[in-house]
Amino acid sequence: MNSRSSSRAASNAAAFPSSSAPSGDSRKRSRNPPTTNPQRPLRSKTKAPFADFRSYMVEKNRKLRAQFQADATTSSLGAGSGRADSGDDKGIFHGVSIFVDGFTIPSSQELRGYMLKHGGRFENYFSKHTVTHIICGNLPDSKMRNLRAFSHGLPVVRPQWVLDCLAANGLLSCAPYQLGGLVNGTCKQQKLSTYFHHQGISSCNDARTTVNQDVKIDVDPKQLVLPPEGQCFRCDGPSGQATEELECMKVEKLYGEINANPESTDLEVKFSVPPASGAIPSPLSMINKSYMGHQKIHESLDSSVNCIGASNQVHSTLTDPNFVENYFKSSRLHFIGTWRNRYRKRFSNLLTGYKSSNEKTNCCVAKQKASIIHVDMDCFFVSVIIRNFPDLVDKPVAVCHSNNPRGTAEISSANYVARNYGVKAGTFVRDAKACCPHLVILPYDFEAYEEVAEQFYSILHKHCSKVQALSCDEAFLDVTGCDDDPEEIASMIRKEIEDTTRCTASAGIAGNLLLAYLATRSAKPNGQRFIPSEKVEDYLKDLPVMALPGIGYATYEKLKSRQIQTCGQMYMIPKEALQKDFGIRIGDMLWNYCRGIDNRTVEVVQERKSVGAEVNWGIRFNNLTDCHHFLVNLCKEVSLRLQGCGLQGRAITLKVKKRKKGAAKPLKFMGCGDCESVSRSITVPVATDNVVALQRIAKQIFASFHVDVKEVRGIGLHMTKLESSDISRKGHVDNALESWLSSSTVDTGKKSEQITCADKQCDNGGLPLPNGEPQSRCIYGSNQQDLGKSKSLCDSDTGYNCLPDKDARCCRSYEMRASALPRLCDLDIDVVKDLPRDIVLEMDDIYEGELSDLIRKSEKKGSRSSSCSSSVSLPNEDTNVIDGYIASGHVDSPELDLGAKDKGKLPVRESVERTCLKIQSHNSCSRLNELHITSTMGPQQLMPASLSQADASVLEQLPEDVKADICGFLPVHRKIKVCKDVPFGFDVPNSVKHSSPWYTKSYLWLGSPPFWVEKFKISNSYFLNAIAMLYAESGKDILLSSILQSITPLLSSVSESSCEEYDEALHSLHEVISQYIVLKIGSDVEELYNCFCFLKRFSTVSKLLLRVYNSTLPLFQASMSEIYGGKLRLSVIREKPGEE
DNA sequence: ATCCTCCCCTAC
DNA sequence: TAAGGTAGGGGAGGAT
Ligand SMILES: Nc1ccn([C@H]2C[C@H](O)[C@@H](COP(=O)(O)OP(=O)(O)OP(=O)(O)O)O2)c(=O)n1
Ligand SMILES: [Mg+2]
Ligand SMILES: [Mg+2]
Repeated sequence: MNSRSSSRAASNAAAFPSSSAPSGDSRKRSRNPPTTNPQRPLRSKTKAPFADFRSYMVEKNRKLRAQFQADATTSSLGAGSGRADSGDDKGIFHGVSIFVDGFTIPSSQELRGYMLKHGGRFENYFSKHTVTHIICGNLPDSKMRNLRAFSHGLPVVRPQWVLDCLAANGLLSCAPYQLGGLVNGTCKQQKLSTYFHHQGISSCNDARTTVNQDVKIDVDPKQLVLPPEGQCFRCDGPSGQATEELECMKVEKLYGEINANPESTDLEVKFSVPPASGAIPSPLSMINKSYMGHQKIHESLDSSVNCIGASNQVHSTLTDPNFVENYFKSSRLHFIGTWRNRYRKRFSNLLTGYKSSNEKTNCCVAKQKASIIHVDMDCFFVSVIIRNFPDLVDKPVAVCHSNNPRGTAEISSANYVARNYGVKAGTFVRDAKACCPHLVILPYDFEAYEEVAEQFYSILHKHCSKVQALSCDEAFLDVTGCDDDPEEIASMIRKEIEDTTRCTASAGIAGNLLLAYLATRSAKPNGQRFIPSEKVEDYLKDLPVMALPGIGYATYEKLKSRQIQTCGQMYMIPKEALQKDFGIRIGDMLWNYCRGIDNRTVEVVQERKSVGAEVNWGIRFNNLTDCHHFLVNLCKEVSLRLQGCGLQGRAITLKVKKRKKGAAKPLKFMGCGDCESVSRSITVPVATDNVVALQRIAKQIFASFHVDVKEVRGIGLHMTKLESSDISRKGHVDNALESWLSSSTVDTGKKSEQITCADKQCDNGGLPLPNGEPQSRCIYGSNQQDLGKSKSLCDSDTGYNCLPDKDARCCRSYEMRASALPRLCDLDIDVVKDLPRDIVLEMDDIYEGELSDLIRKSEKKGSRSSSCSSSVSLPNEDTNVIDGYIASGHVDSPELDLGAKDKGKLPVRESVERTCLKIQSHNSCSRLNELHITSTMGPQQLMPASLSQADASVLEQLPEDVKADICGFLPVHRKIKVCKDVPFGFDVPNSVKHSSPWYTKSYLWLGSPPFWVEKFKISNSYFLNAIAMLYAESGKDILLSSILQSITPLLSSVSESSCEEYDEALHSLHEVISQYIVLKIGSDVEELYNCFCFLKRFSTVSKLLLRVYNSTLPLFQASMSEIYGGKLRLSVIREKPGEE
């Protein structure tokens, strides 16, 4: 709506200069008429302050719970199989689920840790359904009252309770620790008057000198479509002349606290009434308290013990180490952007059974004309809040974070009175105040929006089974074939919505989605409208093109430049012309829409194609460390979201907004301003939700942008190429498969720990804290406390990084599990039949018995379903490369252990290996195709092109022999470049990093031909000589796997070699392959896998190759684990006695 | 032709 | 002060 609002202006007579429209600060138009009117801030709040945004995030809770459990798993792994608690198997806090409100000592992270260790749960967001105890250090009086009201009787307990329970090693009664007496009657809380005073002053001072001269009322072509028919606008409540006393009482009642401070009396409540008239505190004060006040209040209360010293300003990455989370808590766009996901979960039961319905609907359509209803709540965010202010219904009201008449906070929603003044979503509050000096600003209440949306959809689903959710306040219903009259259905629905929610909705009824949508627009507010097909042409004739969905500011401008402003005008343009100017699809859409044609159908379920998180506000960095810290948090966010919906992705896209050269200060406070944005994606061969993998890749991409971190204004991370996080392997069936597989190997706890260590480094951005820099420069981990905190974060992070929670995956809905398996037709039935019976049964369960049907059929017919054939030449025994991958994220899988103690079981393992491979063949094929593409992008982007980018000073510190090696191989013309001090951005797995920089581990692969070729040529080993020759003959850039594939004829030379030559060959091949792993692990796992398959194949004829295989496999697997969170089904080969 | 990546545009 | 997100559609242009 932002960009659109500018064009709305343009569409009106009062258009602002078009030059300012796509102004640098593109997200926002640049018009900013200042204005005034002393606006007495109202003080208000409708709900418990502590609950604010948190409780609505049911989904997030669930995700976090999953993480928590993963943490718990990790920690119990770390502590052996047992737990810290004595006696009680389930832990001290079994059954306890805490929510930590605000600042506490110990910190919420520590409390989380205690819960984790001792069987309890930790909720990141409050929900009366999941939380058993609210842990709270201290609270101001008013908050306490609200807290009581909304804590649903849950005990609000001081953190000491947790500590004492731990000390007592048992669950103590929380009664003595309950908060209540503690804060009652104290006057410690911040006086609201302070806030009001500020507001009052700024409004009063801000005189009217500059007012109005260019304040224009925009008429929104998307809003005022046509004169509405049959709409009825109702004005509830007393007729606008409410007395101040009344208002005061109301507010007092609502908030249970009224500030008697005389200062507050200068606050204006009644907009149209002069300042003296009223004393209603601003609702904004509640924003201050409930959304951002927490920290301040706690800090002032706990200043004596507060060692963190966090800044009061928690509104940028400069000051808030937890910015991602805090920002999202208050972001309206985040709320509406993530709403759909919560809806999916909340109504998943009702969304099942509806497949993407094209054919189905088409049959219906063929039979009879479709009947579509579009329902949309009227000025949703305002309506919900205004329920508590009945006297404001006929006043101009908007929802906004700020009431500052000079501020750049955005209006989220404005009621229809305010809209008449030109106030609308996206307007800066200062512009809104300029347009409408009496505008009343109300605060957000996300929890209430969530609640009303739920009621809204419950009603819709009650009346109609085909509901497509468009947003939290808007849906399409397909009532085709319903007996009742669509208009009556709409009417009933609207009535029930109003009765239930005390908010009004409008509805449009028509023959397709487009017309229903448009009808709603002209019915608003609180009306409904039916557009019969014979009226369509009339309706569209003069409709501004901007009113059509899909036509926003840019398209509008483009059309305008072609003299097309109404649908009637567009009607005259041939389809071909539109397609030429706007592209095939968009041209087609334009042509159809201006005729009222819309072939879309109501889709109850929509498959998700991407998952991402983005922040473009408050982003300011002073150093790379802070930037990395932010990136890490963003990765955590995305990882959690992926896990929360059971998805993993293979393509990771990083988007960075960078201040444009010469760009002015952003129009919007802490905004991104005029930016150029870059994005780059990397596709990995294995879908992942692993936070470590994400972090590594995100950092790599970020480095490849070579941006000055001080110029960064926005960062986004998105996952695409999504796959279900494959329950067949990781959850349900996987449990059986996995345990069957693991029976042949031993536990890998040790390895997990190793990875844990690596992660800790990673969480610090993989960098040591800058020693030379003043500590204050780096806001994260800059003092003891923070270090401690970040360590505990690390611990818990690794938990969920490495051990995705199986329970969370198992509890996903049935259809998700089903879709996680390959399609039935892609199964190789012969292979399935070879599986252990319990596994087949489990699979059959998921396929609802169809699998056993298929098996029976195949036994009758002897037929096989086809499986994909690989396009790659691969070793025979592994028909499909990717199939070798096991689920990412499974550190606890057996593959990592290279001890291979159960040697006797190897053949069994191999058969299983192959069996599993074929089961996965469907997925694998599609992946294979892409692998070839992605492997071409390979490491070039990630690696320095040559040693020229290596840091000479680091080079200097290399062991002498390594240095000699490198320099010996360097062509003369490159030797100079080595000294160039250019940083690089490739991050090598910690497990392979050890002490030396990465390039000492892959220098053999630098150059063309790679240095190892030269080395092999001059080697004493004939075998190595031959390999070098082979490489030379094969041409440039041949893959190592191709060389290995053709290596057998050369093997004869090995048997004739001396001991020294043999050792040299072994050592050299080990080095070359090790470095190849380092080089390729981030870009071409398939190639590495191929190499190992060939080594494995030829290990039967060459002990040398067997040893090379065994000696390099650990590095490969460890690197796989670290980067992709999983290992390959490759294991060490037992060396049989015998001579080479 | 058909895929890909990197954008831009749109909606709430 | 203030919380400019999220996801889908699609076009341009390059690679195959
Ligand atoms: N730029 C925007 C657009 C919308 N919203 C939020 C506030 C709205 O209340 C809600 C629903 O969006 P609508 O487009 O349905 O707008 P309203 O419901 O507010 O008004 P209308 O009566 O036109 O539907 O989404 C927002 O915060 N910012
Ligand atoms: Mg609405
Ligand atoms: Mg809406």
